[in-house]
Amino acid sequence: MVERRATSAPSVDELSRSARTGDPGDPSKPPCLRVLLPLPLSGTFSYAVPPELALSPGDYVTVPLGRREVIGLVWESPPDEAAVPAEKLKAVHARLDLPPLPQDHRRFIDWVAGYSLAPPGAVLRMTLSSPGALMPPKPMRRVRRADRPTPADLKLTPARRRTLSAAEDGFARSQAELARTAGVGIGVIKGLIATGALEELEIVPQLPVDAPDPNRPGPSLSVEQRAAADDLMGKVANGFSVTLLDGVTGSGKTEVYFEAVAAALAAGRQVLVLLPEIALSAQWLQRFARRFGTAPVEWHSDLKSTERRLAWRAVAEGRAKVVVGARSALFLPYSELGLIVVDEEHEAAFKQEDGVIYHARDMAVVRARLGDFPIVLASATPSLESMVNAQSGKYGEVRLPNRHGGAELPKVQLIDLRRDPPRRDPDIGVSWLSPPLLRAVEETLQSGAQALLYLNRRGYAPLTLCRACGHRFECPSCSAWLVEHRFLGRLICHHCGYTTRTPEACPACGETEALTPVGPGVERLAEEVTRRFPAARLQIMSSDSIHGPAEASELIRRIQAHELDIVIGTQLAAKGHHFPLLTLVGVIDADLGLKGGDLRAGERTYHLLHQVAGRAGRAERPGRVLIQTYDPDHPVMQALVQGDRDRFLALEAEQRQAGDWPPFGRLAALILSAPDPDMADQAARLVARSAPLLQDLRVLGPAEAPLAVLRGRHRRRFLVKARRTLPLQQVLRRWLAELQLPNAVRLTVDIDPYSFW
DNA sequence: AGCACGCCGACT
DNA sequence: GTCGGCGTGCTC
Repeated sequence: MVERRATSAPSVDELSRSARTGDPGDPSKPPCLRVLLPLPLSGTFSYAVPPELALSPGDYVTVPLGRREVIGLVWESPPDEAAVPAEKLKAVHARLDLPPLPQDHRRFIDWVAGYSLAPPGAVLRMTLSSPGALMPPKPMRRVRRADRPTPADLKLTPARRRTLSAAEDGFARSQAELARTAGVGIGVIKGLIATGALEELEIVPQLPVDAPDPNRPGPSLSVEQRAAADDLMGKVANGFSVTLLDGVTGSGKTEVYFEAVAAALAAGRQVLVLLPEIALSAQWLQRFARRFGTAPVEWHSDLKSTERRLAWRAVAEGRAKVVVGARSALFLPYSELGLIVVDEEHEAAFKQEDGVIYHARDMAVVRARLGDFPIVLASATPSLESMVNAQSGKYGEVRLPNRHGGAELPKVQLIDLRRDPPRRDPDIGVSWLSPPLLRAVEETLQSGAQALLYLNRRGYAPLTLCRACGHRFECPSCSAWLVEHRFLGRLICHHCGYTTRTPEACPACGETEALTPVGPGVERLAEEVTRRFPAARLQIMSSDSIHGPAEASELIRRIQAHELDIVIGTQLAAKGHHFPLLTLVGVIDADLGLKGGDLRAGERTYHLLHQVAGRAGRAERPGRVLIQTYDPDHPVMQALVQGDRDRFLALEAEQRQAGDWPPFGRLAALILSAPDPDMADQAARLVARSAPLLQDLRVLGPAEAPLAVLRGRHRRRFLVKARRTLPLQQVLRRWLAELQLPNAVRLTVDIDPYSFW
């Protein structure tokens, strides 16, 4: 998303200065103001204000645009406002009956736009994310027995008698429903309304939100938890602050930050809790309900449109006191936001990768600063960014170093695959489980406990190859292999979703017996486990086997009820759930995430493996974690064995600092894409040639990324590395504004990139 | 992002 | 001869 106009980002001061709109200087001209439209246009549009409308920044209005009508927001005028020719000027239609968007939120939109190099309208679109919610809600029409006595002259036919007795209870129903229960036609109902025996009323649908009760007695906290909670509560209603809540798995982080939530609620403010994957948070919701006596308002991508609309309005009207949501919940129009909690703050899922590209954790910190309220970042394995900020004193820090109830941390051991490779067995075929891991699974099953085998690879095999001619199945529109999903009988591209039936014969040479799977996926691992442990009850846990919160909680229930002995899972299985009988975690391929030159590969692998290790042995039973690796000396593996997170992060930080990588230096990715490779190369040369020559800036590339073709578009990538002191966005805007790229070429800017495709 | 205008292929 | 494909350009 790139602005082609060379505008410099407005500073916060400029924005707050120009709050008044209109054109008071010249009485001959109609007053006009600026409106920000939720479209990817580069700036605001001017509209005339009809005399009967009194409008201020933040008001929702409908305006004509071309031949359609759109909703926009009255915006502060930019200081360099260029006059729009009077003949182009159209008038605002109407003001919508909604609470105005607060000024801190407007500044937030401008700030995010300036930072991410997205048009402000594209950011506004994320706030107006529920189209239907903005227009006046359509009232539902209902009928019920009239309050006054039945008119004496009413002709009581049998149908009318049945209708009135069905309505005797006084409840309001739809006409159709009443007609059905009374067994009459809709005409009878209308007739009774006309006589006055039934009355009509209109009900405006609203999200039923109970206020969470901050004064309910919370769970009893340990001395350590109490101190942490008091610390956080002290920050509420005390202006802006960032606090890293660094608590080991099982230390009761959630209960601790709930106390800060309670304090914000008691102060009459709204609270936002951001979670990386709302779909799997049934346990979180239960804990919330236990503490506050009611459910929070949920916000995530698979809400139905009615649910969205009602939730949006409840947030805007300040009736929703606590919102729990995925990253997009950050842009909801809170009327009185007073606290944000980002749970699992290290999660990469907070990074939005398309449309407006942003990191929800980082933008949440900005939201808190502009709104002048506290934010809490919680994690058992904080990101390097947050650790560095805590150590430098920029963020406050609250630590919970002990597991609640004194449960033991599981013992982590490495299996060196060079010494103990899986053995090929004539009855089993190819194997992925080394002898020590096999023994451990066997012992675990014999003791009546459960095992989790972790492999972060969906499907049966990541590559299918023809032994006869060497043909490899590749996606027709991405440079990626097709992954076999044997259960579905299909080959699937995990990048664009392309899918095709798994063929019987090689499409290149026609050979029928030569197609060979290469490498393991969870399905193939399940096949081996079934052959080796035929009596064990086994289930795969991946996004292919679980299609929503309901299926997820059902699977969790089955594990907890010991209806399963072995779970084979992708990273979906790594997330925090308590499984009292799960005592063994086996990591099949610990080196998988370390390949590819990703800046955060080490950190991410550490987070994931630490998290999945935390599934083992949470109750009285001691847990055991076995990690299969070809590189046991790798710092990530050593950190896991020694349980020395801080030393690992310190080492990572040292390396990043030496290379001026984030968070010490700044990074942006420029991604060019074009329908054919020549055009992509040509555009890349143009971008490279116009790159600014600056002391504190290095441009790396263009590189043909591993995914050189994605969804049929050929991609080239630059990495732009800058010193922290360099105004990176400003430099990028100037650079890219001058480019004359062909229309078919798309240029995307990703500030602080996390994915390195 | 919509929506219209505009210029080249297979249909009644 | 028209319906319709989506490339291009504009919206205060």
